[in-house]
Amino acid sequence: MRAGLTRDQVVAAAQRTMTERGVAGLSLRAVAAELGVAPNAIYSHVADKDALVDAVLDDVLAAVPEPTARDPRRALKSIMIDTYDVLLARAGLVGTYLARQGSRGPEAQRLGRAMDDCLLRLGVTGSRAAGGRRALIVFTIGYAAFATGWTAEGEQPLSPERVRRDFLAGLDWLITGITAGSSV
Amino acid sequence: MRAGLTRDQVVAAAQRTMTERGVAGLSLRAVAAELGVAPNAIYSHVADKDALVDAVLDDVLAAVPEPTARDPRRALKSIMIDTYDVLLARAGLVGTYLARQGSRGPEAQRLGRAMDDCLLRLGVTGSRAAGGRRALIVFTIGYAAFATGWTAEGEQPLSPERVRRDFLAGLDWLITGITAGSSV
DNA sequence: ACCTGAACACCGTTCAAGT
DNA sequence: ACCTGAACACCGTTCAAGT
Repeated sequence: MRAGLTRDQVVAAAQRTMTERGVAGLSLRAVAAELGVAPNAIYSHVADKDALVDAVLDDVLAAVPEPTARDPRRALKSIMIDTYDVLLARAGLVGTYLARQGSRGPEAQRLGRAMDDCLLRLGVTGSRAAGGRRALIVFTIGYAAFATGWTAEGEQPLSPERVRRDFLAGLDWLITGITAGSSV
Repeated sequence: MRAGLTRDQVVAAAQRTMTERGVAGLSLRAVAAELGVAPNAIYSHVADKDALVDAVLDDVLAAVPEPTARDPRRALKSIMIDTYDVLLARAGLVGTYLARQGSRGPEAQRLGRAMDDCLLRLGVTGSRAAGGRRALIVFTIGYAAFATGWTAEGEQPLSPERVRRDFLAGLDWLITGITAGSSV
């Protein structure tokens, strides 16, 4: 019997259950059940559970648009801000991005290239560009995690707008630091 | 039969297996086996697996010393740098800190109070202090994650010394930004 | 209060077999 | 190439029972 399953369908179903129930709630058997298929049918489209989770995470990043601003500093900021917003829309997944230290799939590489292009036009190259990109990604994903409900004991929860403003401020500090002393 | 088990012993055994085999490798049954005890004996000292993981993470932070510098800016930096180093020494755990967005146990609260004290002496109070503390923690844990082997595709791995220098630079950018415009 | 034995309801993954 | 049925070796957790 052939169910006509696609890898995309598997990833999409996994993303749905992951967004709803978190990573802990994701099981291959649950995904298979949602697709009306035997548990091990998943293995025809994906190597193992880890690969499926990676595919889901990278797929989410496809929603981050290419920057349109001509000014490289604004373009760089828009990449980070759009990533922040996309991650917030999938709050249940943010922790997993952090645990897996981001994604290294094709979508993540696409965004990495866009960031490098902005940094290059800002006069930042070589190891400084690599370090700067790292800092920006860490900061963006980390802040998205904060925004999804991380409040310390006895501390009143901040509004999403407030956290977003703090994120924007920190982003400016970082970009300023990264580009300080560069030629352009 | 009484095995004379202590909660501390359970947490210590869990920390050992977690450090060696990562979070995925941690199972209550493995911890119990290492202690020579029945699997469900763990439940006499810990509510469930999540509570055990939280206890392990918080326990690691006990190794971060109280800052000794009198200058609050230097004291703040030393807290973050010591945290970074402690996390690096337990590389297998860093991802879990990120996924759980840090720790909220007594040790984490101790460090949070020390950070607030430094920020207060730097003239940073209220929501700016809360936002600044958040940014510093996110950045520190995130960078520790980077240092434990996060290198992008086709990018040559950086030396630990190099990553640490980048971390220190980013830390300075953040602290400068947080304290900019404050009264002291 | 602390621990065991036994069981329940799950997992991810493999393997042979079918089409 | 894609999918199923059945099985293997695990899980976390609960419950009654023992001391």
